[in-house]
Amino acid sequence: MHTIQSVAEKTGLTPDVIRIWERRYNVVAPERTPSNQRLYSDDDIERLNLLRRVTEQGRRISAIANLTNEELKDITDTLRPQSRPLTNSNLDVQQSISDAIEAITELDPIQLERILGQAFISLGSVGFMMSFIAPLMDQVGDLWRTGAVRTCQEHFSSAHVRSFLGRYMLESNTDTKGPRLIAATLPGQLHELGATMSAVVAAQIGWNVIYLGAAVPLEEILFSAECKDARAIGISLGYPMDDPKIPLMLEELVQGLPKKCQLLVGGSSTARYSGMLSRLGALEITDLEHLSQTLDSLR
Amino acid sequence: MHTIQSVAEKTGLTPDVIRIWERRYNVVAPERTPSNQRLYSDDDIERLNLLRRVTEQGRRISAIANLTNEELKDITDTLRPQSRPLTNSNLDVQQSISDAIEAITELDPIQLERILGQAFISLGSVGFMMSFIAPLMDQVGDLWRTGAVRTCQEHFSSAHVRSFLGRYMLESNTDTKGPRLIAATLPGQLHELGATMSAVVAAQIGWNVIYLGAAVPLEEILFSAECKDARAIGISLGYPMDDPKIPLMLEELVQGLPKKCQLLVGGSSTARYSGMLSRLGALEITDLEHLSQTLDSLR
DNA sequence: AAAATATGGACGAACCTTTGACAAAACCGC
DNA sequence: GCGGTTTTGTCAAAGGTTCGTCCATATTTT
Repeated sequence: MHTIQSVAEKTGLTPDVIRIWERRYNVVAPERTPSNQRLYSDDDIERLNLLRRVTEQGRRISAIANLTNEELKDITDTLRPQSRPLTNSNLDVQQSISDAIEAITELDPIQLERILGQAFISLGSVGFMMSFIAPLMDQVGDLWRTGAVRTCQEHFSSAHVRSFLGRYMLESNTDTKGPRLIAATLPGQLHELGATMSAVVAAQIGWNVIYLGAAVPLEEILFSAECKDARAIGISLGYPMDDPKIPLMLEELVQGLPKKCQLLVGGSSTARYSGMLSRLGALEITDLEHLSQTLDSLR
Repeated sequence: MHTIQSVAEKTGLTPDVIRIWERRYNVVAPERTPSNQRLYSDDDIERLNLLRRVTEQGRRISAIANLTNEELKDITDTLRPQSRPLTNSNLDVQQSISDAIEAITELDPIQLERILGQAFISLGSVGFMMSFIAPLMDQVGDLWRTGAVRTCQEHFSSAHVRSFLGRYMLESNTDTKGPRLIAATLPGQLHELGATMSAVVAAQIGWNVIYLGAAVPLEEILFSAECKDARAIGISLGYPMDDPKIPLMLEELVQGLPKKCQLLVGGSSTARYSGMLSRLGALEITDLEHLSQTLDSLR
């Protein structure tokens, strides 16, 4: 049994709203303590959560207050797939990025989580990664190189953002029948955020993503592509940018490529291999939108 | 048998609170000396610790005082979907681990996700990590060393499990007021799964975890501990086990430790530094259950 | 003697409840 | 599009409850 306060925290509603919904629409009927304080059951919490979700989708509380939990679930399910520019809310992206950087320098995981969650909701997954995560991590990287951000702060932000994205990678990677993409970074490349973002985008548009993480040996990338009959391999190139082995590795990758498997290369240091990539028949990915289009044309 | 003062230290409650909880809610019934002073058993301490955790999660003591220890444990496991008719029953852990290994060799993310999710639900978060993830990753590591599992399969499993756990790390790390733990691995140590599991456990029992990820330079670990006023630093030691720098790094860590900050070291290769750790005043963590107890006694 | 402990009482901060009012947003008839 | 109406979240006031803390006093341990 939960008090109204803890129910508020678990549902994201305010105690005021919970009470007024009960008073006006009888959405729940919590028990009472001998002294008349409300005590909510787990079922009540689930119902309130459902009601919040449906109201957030634009329905009025008065119109849905007397629906059963089952009917509410149906509504959330049917409206879910319609991807959302829904609240083109007035979120100030640059401000949010600054806030995130502050949370990072403060090493404050709770604050950072709050900011990421908010940005994700108002920008949608692709917009979130393109116009929030990518610039955020670029700025953190720059600040780190100039010494304004310490190594531990940079590590902290990567770890947190990676976990944040990982959640959506797993949740959206559910299509067994979609074409396969292998996502990884090359040996020596430890920053896997670019690869993670690609994986999320690909999974969201129906690809079956096999995510291998950072620093995967070439023959391992090629082996997985071959035995899983991958349609594409996505490689993210970041720092260090000047590794002399990169051209050799790219060449080796292309030579070992299974039939019908396309090599995609993206990331901040892709530009300097531009010529070589097109010569090899690999595709240079400029951003996540471009990735999304390219994948669509490959499937 | 323990006096009220030592129980207070072991539970983080004040003697006043312990007495008033007994007076008002009969939460424990300690024995008495002939002269009427309270004598607490280990069971009493465990119960008081559980009660503290649950009250810190926002429930009122009056609402939970008459629950059994089992019920309290269920509540503490915030991430476990309530009700556990499945517990221990129809899940063959060893079989599930084998299934997971098969999904890993098949590089099948969807199947792997399904198996992990199922095990998580039936085992609860701590049981899941202790009796499922830990042995699973041990077995994968062994198979990799003997060549039965390829590098790409090992990478794939780490990446997937890391994302899976990362989700719960973020979701349960919500307590701003809890004591702080810095979780990381040392330079040269790239396997961060142990650190991630520690972070999840600590967050679940009300600590405020700052997760820095793998391969964090010593001065960065110390800096974060200092500026966030951490109560403890958790270091996970795994492969490579024979790195000669490890003793030096541990020593340097202890010397730079802020006041009131305890160094905790866990992981598969901890045993060989056992003597040195106790000499330095660091604590050796044998498993996640032990970690949970140690953190309780440190707060 | 000094430090801990026991008991019961008292207090204040935080929290909860009900009622009513109000402004912004959404809706509707035109 | 535009006024009038309804819906809806928020706030305030006034009074009750919960719970940790503190105090006074007596007893025990060190």
